[in-house]
Amino acid sequence: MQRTIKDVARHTGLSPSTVSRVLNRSGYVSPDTLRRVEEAVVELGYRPNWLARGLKGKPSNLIGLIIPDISNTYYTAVAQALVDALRAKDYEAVLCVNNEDPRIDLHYLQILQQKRVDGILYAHPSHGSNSAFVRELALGGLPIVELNRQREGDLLDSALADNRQGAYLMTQYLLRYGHRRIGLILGESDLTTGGNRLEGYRNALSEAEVVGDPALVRMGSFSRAHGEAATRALLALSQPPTVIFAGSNRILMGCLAVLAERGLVVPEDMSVVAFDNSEWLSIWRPPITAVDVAIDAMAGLAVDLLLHRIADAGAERKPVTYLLSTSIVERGSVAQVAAAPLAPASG
Amino acid sequence: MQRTIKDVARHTGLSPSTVSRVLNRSGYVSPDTLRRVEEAVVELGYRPNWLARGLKGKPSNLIGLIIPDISNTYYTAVAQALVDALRAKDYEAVLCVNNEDPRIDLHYLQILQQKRVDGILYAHPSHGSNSAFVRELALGGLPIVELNRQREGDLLDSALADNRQGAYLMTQYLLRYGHRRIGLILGESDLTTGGNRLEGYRNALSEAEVVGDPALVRMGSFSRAHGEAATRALLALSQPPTVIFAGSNRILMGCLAVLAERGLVVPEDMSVVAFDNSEWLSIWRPPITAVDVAIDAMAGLAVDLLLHRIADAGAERKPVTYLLSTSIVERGSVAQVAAAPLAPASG
DNA sequence: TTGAAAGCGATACCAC
DNA sequence: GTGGTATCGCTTTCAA
Repeated sequence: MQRTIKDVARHTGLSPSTVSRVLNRSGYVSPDTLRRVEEAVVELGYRPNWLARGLKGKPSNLIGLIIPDISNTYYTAVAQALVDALRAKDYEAVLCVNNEDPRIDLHYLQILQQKRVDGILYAHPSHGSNSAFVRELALGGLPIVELNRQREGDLLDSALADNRQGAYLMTQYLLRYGHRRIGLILGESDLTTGGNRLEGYRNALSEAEVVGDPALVRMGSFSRAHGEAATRALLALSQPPTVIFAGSNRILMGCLAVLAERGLVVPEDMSVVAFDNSEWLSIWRPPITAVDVAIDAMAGLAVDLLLHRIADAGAERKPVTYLLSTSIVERGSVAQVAAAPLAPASG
Repeated sequence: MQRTIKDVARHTGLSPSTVSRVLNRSGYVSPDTLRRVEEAVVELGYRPNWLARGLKGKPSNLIGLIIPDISNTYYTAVAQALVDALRAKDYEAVLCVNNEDPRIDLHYLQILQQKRVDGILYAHPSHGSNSAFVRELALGGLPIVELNRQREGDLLDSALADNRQGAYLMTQYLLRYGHRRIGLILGESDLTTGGNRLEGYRNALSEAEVVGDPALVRMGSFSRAHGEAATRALLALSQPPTVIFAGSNRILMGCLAVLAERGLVVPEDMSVVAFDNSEWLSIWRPPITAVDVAIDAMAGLAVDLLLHRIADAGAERKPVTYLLSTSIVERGSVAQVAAAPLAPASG
């Protein structure tokens, strides 16, 4: 069995209370006692039982991390950054992958509550909603920070990419390259990652006084399958777009697969850009221009927000939303097309 | 605050013991009592405190998952499969990413011990070794299953890909296509994923009575950087290989990047194959032929092994090693080269 | 500066 | 069938 605080107490001839005081650096302890306890700890290989500690209302230093999909390189990068940020603060993550399924999501929310995690980093599933339970948890005092997708902005802190800005910037960029018919493939419009990107796209178009063609916008899901279907649909238009803006790396995969299948060459036959940056985009031929989200910054902020909430548990604070600015990583997948430039071309 | 078993007891006019009995379905309880308790549980929104339960020696239903790198699509797929397999058995994973750093690895091992996880799924870092501590934990009764990489086969159960067979099959396949100079890029040779793949390669060559050229084998690390460096080295040989066998998806990225940079076309100028299958390999142009590891099966077995160990805690059992057979996913990245076939070509 | 004792939430043994 | 009661490992008053 594991050593307990009693073993250490016996070994040093002290009481459990004193040992505890040393371990927690709380209260007065004589230098000699301190030394003796520390020696005994090493000698016995004692390691405190976190469960018992947690029972006394101490934090578990466990954070629930709920993400929709871990085979998606975007969430993978998010998870990596979060785990690193958490470790730096001596927290660990309980990994919960809801597979975009609200029932699995609910299951995990309940489990995390039972496991007494100190807080939850939450990217909700794309459809269905456990809003009621999430709010109940939050109101019950469990800090929850929304990640990447926002639904309870009135109640919870959030750390999100500025999707509107990202799509806006990219659309402007494409306009500068002469593109006027910009195909946009996105996922669910009721997700902030769907709705806000659509807004950004529309804003850029209308600012440039380009009339948007509804047929060029294909909402669906952030999946490879939708990327394929939507690309086929765009190609089948009597007036196809000159560029396809893929709304996620999954969608991009579907898009590229269909273009390859049709023997279309990027960017000569069709320009392609994407939301979300991934390692393989840079070695693709041609390398794919993409909207880059500052994932590390997002993770850092999300963790900070959460730990602050945990620290001043009781305090009433207005929910905060951090919007992380995005940038365009320019590569070689956009061709200049013949059209009167709206503004001096930037490159 | 959270509801406790006492709240439920008070609410029903029963004792905590009885409520506990209902909750655990242990001992005799009258139908009426059962109903009353269940109603109260729902009404009060009571949810058992796992910490307190764990303190009484009950399992935490938490499994530590230590993997070296979560931005690698291979480990991502492994993690996904494991989390799904665990959830099916009502376990959750504490995600620990050691970034191939033995010190972070040790930190996590200690944390997991403190957090009283029921077991650990362990892919050790590529260098350095916490062997002593791992063995101490295992001997102390904490079930640990080695995953993907094996180092303590004499003591721990393991679930691994049959790396020897995978490399062997792929090398045979390349030989059938007439290749005689097969460049092999691998990571650390003291990893099972390095050493065993090398063996498989060599076995296939010697069986075919092809004399291996040591200059064609580049051991290093399973990183993109090594993939790049090794590819450059191979291309610089006075007699370069006709095919490059990339020992992981990371290495493959480096390899493809260098080939692109040199303007070499796959497979006309250079054939390319890889160990580890990834989604993007299938949409690459040309799609890349690869050794596929049955990751879902591996995850399932690893979880089974671990849960069995947990179930019959005390029982002495010989350590078991599961070797998962691999297969070749044939795509379009290998060209036939002029050489006397060793056997009838298969495709 | 240290120790005794209560208690966190749940379980399990033993009476009743 | 059900209710006390001790207990798990640790923290935390409160006395000494």
